[in-house]
Amino acid sequence: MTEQRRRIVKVPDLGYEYEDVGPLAPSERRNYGPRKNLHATTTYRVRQLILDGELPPGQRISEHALCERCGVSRTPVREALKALAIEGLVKITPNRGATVVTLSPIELTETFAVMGALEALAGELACQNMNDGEIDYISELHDRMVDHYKRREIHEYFSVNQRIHDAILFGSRNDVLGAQYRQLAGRIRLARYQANFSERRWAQAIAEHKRILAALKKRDGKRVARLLRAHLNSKLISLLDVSGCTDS
Amino acid sequence: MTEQRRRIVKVPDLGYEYEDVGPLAPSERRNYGPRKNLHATTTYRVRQLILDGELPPGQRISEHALCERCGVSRTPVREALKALAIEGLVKITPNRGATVVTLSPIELTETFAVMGALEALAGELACQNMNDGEIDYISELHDRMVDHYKRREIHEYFSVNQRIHDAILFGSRNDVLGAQYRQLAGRIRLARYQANFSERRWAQAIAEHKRILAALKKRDGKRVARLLRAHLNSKLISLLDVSGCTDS
DNA sequence: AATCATAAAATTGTATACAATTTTATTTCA
DNA sequence: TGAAATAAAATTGTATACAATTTTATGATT
Repeated sequence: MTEQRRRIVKVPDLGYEYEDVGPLAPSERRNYGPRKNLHATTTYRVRQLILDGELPPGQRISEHALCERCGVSRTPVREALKALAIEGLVKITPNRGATVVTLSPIELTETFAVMGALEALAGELACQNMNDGEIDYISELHDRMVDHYKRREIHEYFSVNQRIHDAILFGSRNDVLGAQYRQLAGRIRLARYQANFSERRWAQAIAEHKRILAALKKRDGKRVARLLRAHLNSKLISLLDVSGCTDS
Repeated sequence: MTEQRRRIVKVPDLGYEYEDVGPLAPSERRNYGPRKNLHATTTYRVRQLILDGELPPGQRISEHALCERCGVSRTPVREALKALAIEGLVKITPNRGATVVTLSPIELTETFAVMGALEALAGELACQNMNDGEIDYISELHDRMVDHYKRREIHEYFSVNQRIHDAILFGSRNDVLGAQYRQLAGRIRLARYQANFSERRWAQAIAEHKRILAALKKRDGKRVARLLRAHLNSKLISLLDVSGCTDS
């Protein structure tokens, strides 16, 4: 590698000089085109890859591999990784790249404590701000969730469960709260793949949800707050035990 | 602009061809050197610029101007802006650049509600987890803060006040909580520059702090939580009134 | 063969070229 | 003159070149 190196040279008022090559063959064309906000798209896609478990916790993320997978250059990929690092889904070590975050039991416990406070606030505010239609809607969702529980349809159960929590969050009429909550919720979803599943825990979650709904109908904000906090706490306990978890 | 364009051409197994220019003059040297994590440094510096009010809320941030100011290229600047956007200090509009966030009264109110929940949790946990030395230390800080109040040394007052809140946060022994809190605290500091200052509010803040300290000494977690929440609330009220604010 | 030193490859960090947009300046026509 | 059309400039978005590191592979020495 001792041969003469070659460089671009800057020419005043003319920009830069290159070898003249005429029109490019299609295979040499760069990947330009109408703007589609690649970095946002990429951030979204990588987030999904992580939350769906395709990139499991602890996994190293090679920029190059992600570029291939998403069909974009390194620039948007790097911006996406940086964004996800702030969100707490990815950990970046200088000069050594990015890995999917693994939450230690301590971090998991800490996160749940914060989540508890946020969800309690959401419940309290929701009791004040939701209209009757919203409560009816949540009640409906609850019934459907119980049906899925009875039929042991776990995937559908999870889905409806999340919609209930989303509805409470929406009912709180506080977007900042929603954003903070969802951020932490993403991190917790990471842990789900480490945990198992238990019939007993599932039944417990259903019982807790029943109490929460009842308090919600009475618009007893303080009680909803307390129950939600307890609900999260029992979820944490089941996550920390190897025995397993159900509720989201 | 109809003249023939010139390009780089790719040569198999050889990389790229450039005009051969020999060694570069010093003025043409690129700004390379030992690694110092420019993007992290830049993020930090821009954050400070915003929090110190040098880039006021609503101000448009030109990438080019920031590059000049920080002496780096656009890459780290863009990464910094993206990171600050996630943090909520900056708002990025596609193809139209970044501006410093301005919090509307609604957003401010929402943020304070979340802050209240977080700080209440911090107080509660701190009562459980702090050792006696830490409480003594906070007590000391409190006395110093009161001194600054009596001498009307507002800058020093602010500084000590923040250290008290930091000590409580540390006492909670929950890093996730600390991170979330500080993130929101940054956004609130933005609003400070819109608000004024009132003697009455200052006195009120001191009185509230006195009660908080007393409850802290008794390790009455629930009461500390309630007082901190109320403290934040009265701060919000003073922020929303044009009349002004003091406490941080 | 095991260990250390060295070289090559892979990977990350930064700068800058070119593309696409938006903003500003200029010209044209009523 | 003023509004619309057009061109130029400025700004943002993406890709890629080169620099600096880290990781892996290779070779020398014992």
